[in-house]
Amino acid sequence: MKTKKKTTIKDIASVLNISAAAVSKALHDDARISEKTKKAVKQVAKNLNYQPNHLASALRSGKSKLVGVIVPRTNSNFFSSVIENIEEVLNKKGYNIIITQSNESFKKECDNIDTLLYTQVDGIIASMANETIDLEHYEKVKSKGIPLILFDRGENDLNVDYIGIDDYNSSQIIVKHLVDEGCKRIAHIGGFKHTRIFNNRIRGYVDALKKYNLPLDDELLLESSLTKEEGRKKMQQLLNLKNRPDAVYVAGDYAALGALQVLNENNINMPNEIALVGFGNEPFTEMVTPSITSVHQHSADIGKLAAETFLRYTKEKTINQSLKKQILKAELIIRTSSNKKILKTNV
Amino acid sequence: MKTKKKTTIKDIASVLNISAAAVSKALHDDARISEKTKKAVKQVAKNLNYQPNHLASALRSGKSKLVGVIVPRTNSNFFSSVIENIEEVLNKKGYNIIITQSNESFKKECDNIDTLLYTQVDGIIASMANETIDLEHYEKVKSKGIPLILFDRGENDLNVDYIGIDDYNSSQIIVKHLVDEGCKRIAHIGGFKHTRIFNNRIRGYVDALKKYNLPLDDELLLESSLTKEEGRKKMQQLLNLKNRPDAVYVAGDYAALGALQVLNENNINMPNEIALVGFGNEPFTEMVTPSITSVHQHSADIGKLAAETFLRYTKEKTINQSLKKQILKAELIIRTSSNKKILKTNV
DNA sequence: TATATTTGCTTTAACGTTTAAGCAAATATA
DNA sequence: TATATTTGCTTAAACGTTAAAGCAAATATA
Repeated sequence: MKTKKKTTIKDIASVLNISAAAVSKALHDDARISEKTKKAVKQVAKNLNYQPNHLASALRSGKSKLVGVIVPRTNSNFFSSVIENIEEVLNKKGYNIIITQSNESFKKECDNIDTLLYTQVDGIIASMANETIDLEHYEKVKSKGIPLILFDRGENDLNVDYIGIDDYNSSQIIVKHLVDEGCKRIAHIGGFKHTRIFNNRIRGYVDALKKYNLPLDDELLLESSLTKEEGRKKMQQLLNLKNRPDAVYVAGDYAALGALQVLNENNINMPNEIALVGFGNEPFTEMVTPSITSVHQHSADIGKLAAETFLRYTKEKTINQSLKKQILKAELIIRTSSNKKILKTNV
Repeated sequence: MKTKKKTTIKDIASVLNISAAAVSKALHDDARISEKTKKAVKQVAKNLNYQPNHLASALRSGKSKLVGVIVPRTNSNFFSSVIENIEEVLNKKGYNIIITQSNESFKKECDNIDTLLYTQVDGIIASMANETIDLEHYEKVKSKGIPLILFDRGENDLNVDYIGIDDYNSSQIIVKHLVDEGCKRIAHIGGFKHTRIFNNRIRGYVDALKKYNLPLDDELLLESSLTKEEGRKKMQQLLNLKNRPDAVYVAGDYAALGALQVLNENNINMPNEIALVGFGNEPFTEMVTPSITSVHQHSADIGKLAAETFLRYTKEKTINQSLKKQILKAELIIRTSSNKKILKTNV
């Protein structure tokens, strides 16, 4: 025998000969229901294996208790860690998350937003695709009064909350580290300038070079999509220069991995001949040979802050967002690829 | 001005002076609505920026168009790839997925199922946590008539669909490969026997040893949770033996990575002194030194098959599941850690 | 021309819950 | 003792959609 029919609030009500409304209130510990009734209701609910229908309550209350999460991809450690922490914080408050991937595609990102809106999510936490320049789909979210929280890849123009690390400063720290290691010609394989975070990293790099009176050579500053393949290409390009760099700062770990492969294939000693620094602190950075110096982005904290920021909006009557940035300080994890172990003055 | 009020089917109806039901049918291309009305409805829907309310339709139709996915963790390449492909197949059919992680915890897995049932998912696609032995929570899913599809970590007793690779055969292929490489004392760092897939890998290993007349030494067969740390410990344990193995087959890549680290730290030559084989073909297996031979589990195919299997049930009136296994052949990717490049007869 | 069928809608009810409003009984206040 | 307040419920409506049933007008069939 299959139990097809699911038990509803009405079934409980008819067992106890009270109204469905009373049952609903009892289950929600309403003050106007006697303790006796509450106990009875809960007991019957248990006996009948009652499972509240989320759809019905969501429809009625206008709150779906679902939060949409949009990431460029899940199989990066950074994003999966952010997601894990968003989930942890939100689950505790009775929210579930719907994860969608844009695969760095603008079109997919628009579709994702449509599906999330259609699913009636109570909020959206997103990190933008590389391709995204037009922001109309995000404006649509805002105009519906749904809280929108951006992390990592954000955009000031949207005037919503943003959680991320200080990219500009990270570049400064990296350049300082390379200068400390004695590097004089530091190249940068960056992301696309139109993405704010990559632009910030580029600006930080340029300004730091100026600060240390290092040459700002155009052929040492490259833009790319930061895939492993692009990392290989750009590294090869740098090796083809008459005047090679003695350090390469890559704005993403996967591209840094590609660069590392090319350097290894060309038997170029890291860090002595060329020092290498990545970005993101993906787990593989410490598995490869040599291990890659990289920037830890505090993914766990970013996830938690994003979730908590959303939760704050759930307590408000009307959503009125404005640009509120929560910037975390990134951490440079120094590994073999840039650690010359030369005698340094401990400043 | 904020557009607080969302447009509903009724708004469209009143604009066109027709009934809400007619609008609903027009939007669903019902045969009994004239082309003229359909066009008009769709036009007005567009003008008013109408977004269907998923909750309402789900409540009414009894179909949420949501599918729950439970994985032990998302930051493994295998699982994130499976998820990606489930999503791709299901999105095309108008389904969204809710991803939850059990973190290998039985308790969390039970909670996940409760939340998914509460969210009224139309189906659940799951891979079981390491800890899970009791299957009552899965039985609950079945008894509600919700299609349940298991992949990778499944359980025959549940009598539902299962998609996975042939673990027994994979072990056989691995042992054959190691024998071909000239190994005579092959150890196995396996998962826990109570998990069916790991038990199958162990059985495959044992039977293959018999087949090749190799000694079946108890101290060469270890059970573990297959984390990186456990891999380190078990490898150390094997190195402490008076009679060391000349090959180690590890049932998971992370544990294999731990083993590799210990071998490198002890300056043991791979593959000549000890050959190493992992399982899962995680991306890092080809990044580390030496690169690790591993088993590719066809994650993309598993994801697609799981999704398609679910979709088949959506076409049926009553859900009547039974044990239906879809077993894929795994593929051994031979890398440096086990490739001695000795002269071999090409059989 | 009379009847049957098809077309294109409308009306009504329902999905399971929550919420506002209401009301009698019990209790407190004056 | 009369009135006000509180307690513990009930009733009714609503959330936005869909599905069943129904019905008049248009078209087809005999």
